[in-house]
Amino acid sequence: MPHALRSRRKTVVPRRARGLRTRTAILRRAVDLASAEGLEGLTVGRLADDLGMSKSGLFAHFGSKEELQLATVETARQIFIDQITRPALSAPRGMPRLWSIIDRWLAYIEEGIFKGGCFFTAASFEFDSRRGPVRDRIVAIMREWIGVLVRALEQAQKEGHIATNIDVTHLAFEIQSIAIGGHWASQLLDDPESYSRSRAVMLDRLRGVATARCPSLPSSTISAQRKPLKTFVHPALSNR
Amino acid sequence: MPHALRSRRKTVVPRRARGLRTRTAILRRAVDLASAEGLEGLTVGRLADDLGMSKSGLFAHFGSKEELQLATVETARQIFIDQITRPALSAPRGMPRLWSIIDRWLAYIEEGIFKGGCFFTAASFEFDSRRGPVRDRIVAIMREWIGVLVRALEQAQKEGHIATNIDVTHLAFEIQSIAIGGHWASQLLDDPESYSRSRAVMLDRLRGVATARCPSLPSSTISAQRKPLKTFVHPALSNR
DNA sequence: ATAAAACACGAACGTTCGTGCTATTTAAAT
DNA sequence: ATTTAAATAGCACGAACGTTCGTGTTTTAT
Repeated sequence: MPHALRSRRKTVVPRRARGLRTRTAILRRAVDLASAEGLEGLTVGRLADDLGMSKSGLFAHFGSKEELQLATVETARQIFIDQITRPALSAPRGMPRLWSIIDRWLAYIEEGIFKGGCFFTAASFEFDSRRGPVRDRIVAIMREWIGVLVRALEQAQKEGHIATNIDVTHLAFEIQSIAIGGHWASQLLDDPESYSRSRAVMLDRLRGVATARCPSLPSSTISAQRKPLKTFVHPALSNR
Repeated sequence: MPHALRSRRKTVVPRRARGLRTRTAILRRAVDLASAEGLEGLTVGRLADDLGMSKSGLFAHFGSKEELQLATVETARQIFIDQITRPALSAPRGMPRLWSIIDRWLAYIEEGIFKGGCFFTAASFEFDSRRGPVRDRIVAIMREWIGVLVRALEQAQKEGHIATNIDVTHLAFEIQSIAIGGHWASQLLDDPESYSRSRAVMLDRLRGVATARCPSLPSSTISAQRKPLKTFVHPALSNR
């Protein structure tokens, strides 16, 4: 019965105050590190060094690397909710609330709360072809997020801010895509215009579907001036 | 002088026919594996086992893991060019050629040429916060790709297929974003509608900017029927 | 004050990774 | 058929990984 004996210790929940404090500190740092180096690149030793504690001491808080990853994902979700989803609820229903969600999302990455851009975008692509509880949790959270977008759009449609012939599923998909695209251009291409471009493109798109009754959207300020993306074209690909 | 002595062997170019054949076989398999498990998850031992040869025998073809990764990236680029960029050049300039590029791109992932979706999308996010030659090469290839899109768009504008007030940089960014979004929904959410949705959204977007002189775009067939994205909403996030 | 529980540490384990060295096989050249 | 270089295999290494264990230290409860 070697298989049955595989000991996957479950999370050790700390009872006392001190343990909980260090656990919180660990996870805060873990989210930051994981957003930059990935949930797998986040090693126990590296994290321990970073916090000036021993590998084993840190490890004891979680019992396994997988539990550490799961706890890190949960922490990132909580930060996301606190910074974006919940505050956006104070905006009036419909387009204002939708824009509040999008705007906060962009701002939260733009200001670099996490070093490596959006935690969940990075995690999505890191785990998109794996199996196990960590991937499952990420998938669930992403469905949750898409759900938030879709329902904000449906409300906006119900309030008469968005034309009725618009497919909100497609629009939610577009918004999410442009957000991910912003991450891509910023993190990979080091494009400083990236997020303002995302913002401008989304605004443009939303204006295109907005009705006359829709409260005014902010003006796309910086994005008015056109700046080309830096590109390079190999001679062999020249499609002139 | 321990640093200076670090021996980064350069690629060993095989002279004989057999060596070249196995090298080609290795790289073909490497691209496939890397698209699913990442360029880092692609280990020398795993790859060797997969091909029924020894670690050292395989390793000797490249001299270092980094060189193996670089060669793998180069192979993927060649496949991309052969399957998408070059054949699309046979389509007439302007919107037809642009759509040919996009359509081939979608088809090439849809049919699953690589197990893990688009090789470069995966590689982009895997290396977006690293340094070194591999990242640099990926960045260069992605700029190359964006360049292809931008210039196809410019041509379409010049041919009078796209309205002159459209910012082609923004539009190229949108197209790339939606493509990445398709990868995301397909690979992470296991959404079978993913790519047909991407196709429909892009078509919609292109119709929106097309002039009267623009040759007709294909009709978005399957996508006409609206299918909602599977989502899940946590009660605490209910923004009713 | 003392016992118990929680917390942290250091050393070590088994494994896997990339890499290097040396021997053997294979195929082309003579 | 013999020689010769390329191609592959075998084996071992050092480092890094997650993980375990025994022990010391701090905090809490009695």
